[in-house]
Amino acid sequence: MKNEIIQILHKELSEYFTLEDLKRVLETPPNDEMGDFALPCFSLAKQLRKSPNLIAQDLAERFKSYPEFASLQAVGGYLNLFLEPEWIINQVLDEALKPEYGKSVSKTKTVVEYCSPNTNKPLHLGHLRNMAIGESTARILKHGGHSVVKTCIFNDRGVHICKSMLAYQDFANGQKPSDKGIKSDHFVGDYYVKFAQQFKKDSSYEDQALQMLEQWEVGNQEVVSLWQQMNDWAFNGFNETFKLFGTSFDKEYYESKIFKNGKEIILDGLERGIFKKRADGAVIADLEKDGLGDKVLLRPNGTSVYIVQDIYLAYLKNQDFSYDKSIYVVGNEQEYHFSVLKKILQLLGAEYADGIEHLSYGMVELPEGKMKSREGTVVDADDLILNTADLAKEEILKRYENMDSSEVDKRSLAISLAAIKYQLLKTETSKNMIFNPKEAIRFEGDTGPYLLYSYARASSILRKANIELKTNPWPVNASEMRLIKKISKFPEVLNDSIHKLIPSMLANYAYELCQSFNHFFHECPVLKSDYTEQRLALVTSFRNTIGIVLNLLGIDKLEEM
RNA sequence: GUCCCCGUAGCUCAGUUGGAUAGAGUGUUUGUCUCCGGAACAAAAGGCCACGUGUUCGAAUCACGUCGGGGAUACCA
Repeated sequence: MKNEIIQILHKELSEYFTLEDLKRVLETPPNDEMGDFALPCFSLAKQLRKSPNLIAQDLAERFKSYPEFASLQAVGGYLNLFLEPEWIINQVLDEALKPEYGKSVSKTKTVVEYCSPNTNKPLHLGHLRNMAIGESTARILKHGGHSVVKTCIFNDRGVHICKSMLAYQDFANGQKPSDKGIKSDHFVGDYYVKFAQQFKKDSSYEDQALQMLEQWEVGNQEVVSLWQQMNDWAFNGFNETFKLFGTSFDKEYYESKIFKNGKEIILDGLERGIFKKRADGAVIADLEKDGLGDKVLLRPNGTSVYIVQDIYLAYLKNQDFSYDKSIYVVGNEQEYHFSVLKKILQLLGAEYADGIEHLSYGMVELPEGKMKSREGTVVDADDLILNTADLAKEEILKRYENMDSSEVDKRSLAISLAAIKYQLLKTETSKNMIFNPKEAIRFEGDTGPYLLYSYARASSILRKANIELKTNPWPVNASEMRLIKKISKFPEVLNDSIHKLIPSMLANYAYELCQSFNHFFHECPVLKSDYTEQRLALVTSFRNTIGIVLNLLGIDKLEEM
């Protein structure tokens, strides 16, 4: 709807504003008494040597004959536009009934990498925020017309894995996850904890892990098969969690398969004079003028450091998908790493380097501080989801004592995931957040379950109605108008969310949309009304819109809850 | 030491390229149910937008400084 208004304004105001200008300056006033849109006229004051309010008055004159506007007012230097309600209804309702509402077209090919766990311990709360953001970002971009490939790099080798392996070898007596009846990635993680305990008693234990890594690297049969075994367990466990959470990858990469690659890219860069050889033989990238300092790429002994693998992976992903954009969903503590990565690829002249973007999200902390695995304060992903589902179950049983247990399970899991995902998505993506488990399992107010509830309420009305919809305008009241306008904002919000790569914007919109709906629901009878057909159309538009938004957030809907 | 991010109501957070009277949820107090789902709606109370100085028609938003919190600064991955 905003676009249409901009087009109309531009017809008369092209001497002052380009379409781009209007897009930037046209705003939504803080409250309804000030109109539907407002054009600030301050910037024209100097140019026209008139007071902003006089300018606004003059501009208002030009639109008097336009049927789209009910009235125009000049207030405090703003030109306030009051749209004709009928026109608004016509603009919004039909559009919002379409399954593809808000969709746009784009030729962009985008790779989204996220999650990327180590295989030595199970997924935790931090991974959940990562996955919520990654999955949601992928879906949002898809709705924006991108063709999206979701990828994950598994850090399946290194000392950390050897630590779990070592402790397993020394303490497990050949036990398997099935023997102990625990989820296989948790089983692996338990030996990582065991390692830490042993390390406390015996500081040489770390050296033993390093020796094991050396054995792995030379292909010691016994070590490699132990590694294989433990990784299988880890991956099986991860896959269960991915399924439970509702995410999946189109392409998986494994560090163990690529960690030796990339050296030739560096040597080639050295030959081309892009990198330098230091006196001790190390190859370095001089990023001093970019404020990033010297970055070592190859050690004096010729072995490569971690970032070389990432350089190679960027190259490999481009080989595989020839992407326009490559988004890395990784915590903000790695901002330096990704600045360096992008810069080095640019220096190398890689045409795909400019498309690299670090979607940096904030750390998740607990009310008592950072999660620390050593202190056992890590919130496990599976536990959180299942415990929250148990609480949801209680809530359901309060309302429906005799519900079939498989239905209870289905609903309680959906509610749990909605609660967790929304909680993790609604905080501004780049900001650190405090996750209070007690608050995440709250089902009232600004929460995921509130969104589900609103959707289910709308569905409930529609189930009861056997009347055709009509989208022709009717005399709407304030709460209907508020809902219609809120629905109309979806394309703008989505667009913003795509361009700024901030999924939290959409999460916040979802809540506001549901607030407007619940207000409407309370104020306006639908089935017993003179405007039943029209109100049904409005409810359907809402349901369709929030349905799309929930899907973009990666939240599964419930028709009843 | 240097660099980056953050600081908004008791608590958790919106407020994005500077706009009108700074908004939600929660908690506290109170109201709404003969009516489509009360996991709802409405109201009261709660603010030196960390502090200071600037920039300008206009600052929570931009600049500089101070204080407080977090992170990065590995030839670890």
